[in-house]
Amino acid sequence: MKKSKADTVETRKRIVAVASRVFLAQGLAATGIADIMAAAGLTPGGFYRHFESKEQLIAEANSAASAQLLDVFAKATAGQQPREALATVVSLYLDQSEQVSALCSLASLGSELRHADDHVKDIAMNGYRRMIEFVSGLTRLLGVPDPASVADAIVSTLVGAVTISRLATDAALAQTIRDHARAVVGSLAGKTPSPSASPALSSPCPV
Amino acid sequence: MKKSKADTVETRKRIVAVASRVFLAQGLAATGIADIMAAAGLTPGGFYRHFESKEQLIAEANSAASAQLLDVFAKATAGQQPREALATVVSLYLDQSEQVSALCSLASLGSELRHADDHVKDIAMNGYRRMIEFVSGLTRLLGVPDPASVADAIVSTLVGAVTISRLATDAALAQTIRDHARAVVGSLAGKTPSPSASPALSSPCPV
DNA sequence: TGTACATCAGTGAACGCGCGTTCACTGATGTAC
DNA sequence: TGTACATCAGTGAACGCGCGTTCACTGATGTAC
Repeated sequence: MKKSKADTVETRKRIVAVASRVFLAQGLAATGIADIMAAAGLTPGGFYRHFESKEQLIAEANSAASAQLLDVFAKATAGQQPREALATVVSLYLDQSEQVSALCSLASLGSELRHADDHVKDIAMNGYRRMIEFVSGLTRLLGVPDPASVADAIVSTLVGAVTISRLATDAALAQTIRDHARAVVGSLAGKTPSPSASPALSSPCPV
Repeated sequence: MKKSKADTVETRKRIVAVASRVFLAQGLAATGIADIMAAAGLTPGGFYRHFESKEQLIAEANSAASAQLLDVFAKATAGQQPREALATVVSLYLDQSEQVSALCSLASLGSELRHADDHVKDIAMNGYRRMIEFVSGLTRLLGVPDPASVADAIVSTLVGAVTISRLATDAALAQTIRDHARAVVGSLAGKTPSPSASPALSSPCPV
């Protein structure tokens, strides 16, 4: 039952798409080749017609996920001013519905990727680099001093907050962690200059 | 070859100590019972004289790690003023030598813990709670407005920065990510009021 | 205090299971003539 | 255009291996008398 060349290309894409969703949702070790193939409507044996190993699929799945994440950011912020765009990105990422953060390898697979091979780590860090380019583009436009540091810190905060909040069995606590991340990231960007970030602006001038 | 009661207690503690080190260093799934028992100088079979399951050991190992982490923080900051104490905690955590961050379940096992059972997650979040109590104690003393939000954000930033920087195969990039986290966390605490956090303090008063 | 016995920490082999990977096979596709 | 053949995507069973767990056994400890 050989398939046409178009079908073959289509099948490969489907496997990668399914894998990037399932790997990020369930973890790398916990997800079997058979799971992914079944989710793609196939049997395990066919996997090796498309990929050399599970590790290769992990690499491609991560690559696809980060491309999708950046695509969501780009489309959602199209035409927005920097301040609004940053708020959009932060809200999308911290949204409890997980539709967007489910695409982020760093938050979904962070500690597992640490033990992956260098190629996979490089792919994950390439996704990080693109995220930083996007965010630092905004912090630069906002005129924040040291926009590179702030961009790195914003992404670290988002990744950390989502990673931690996912461990909370108490949904309210999870929401609080995300809300606090949103508030402080907003103040870092000099949003509505919040008291915690620039107290001098919200109190009488001390000079 | 039954051992004395004191020996039995000692052995159990040794297994937990070894497990908390090895689990956090290598990951939960990647670490076998036999690995841990061997590292403790024992054979696999004896494990079940002390624990009901691997899951139970994971729970105790995480509990022990967070207790150790908080102990390091408490001892290192003893007698320090809040500002200095916060800087100490941040530096210890972000220190590239990993001696301290190796004790943090959130950074070392974050994405894996997400798929652990609720009991293990609760233990991890209990460690988080203690970390937050420690840090928010400092932000409160520092007079930072909304100290609870800032404490949550600081810990999210630290956890995120360490998680991400560990994926970098380029050591310089890893250091940069940690440095940026340190700088921005410092500004959040109103340290030397940095331009990015409170621009009004470093420029002529606008009023 | 001494003796006989029960307990149980630790051993090391074995069991079961799941998972990554391989393989012989099928049959539709694509190609050579 | 039609025919014969090679290709190869996909199947489904099997293989190997590692890992969590079990188990019969050992022999030092602790206890009952």
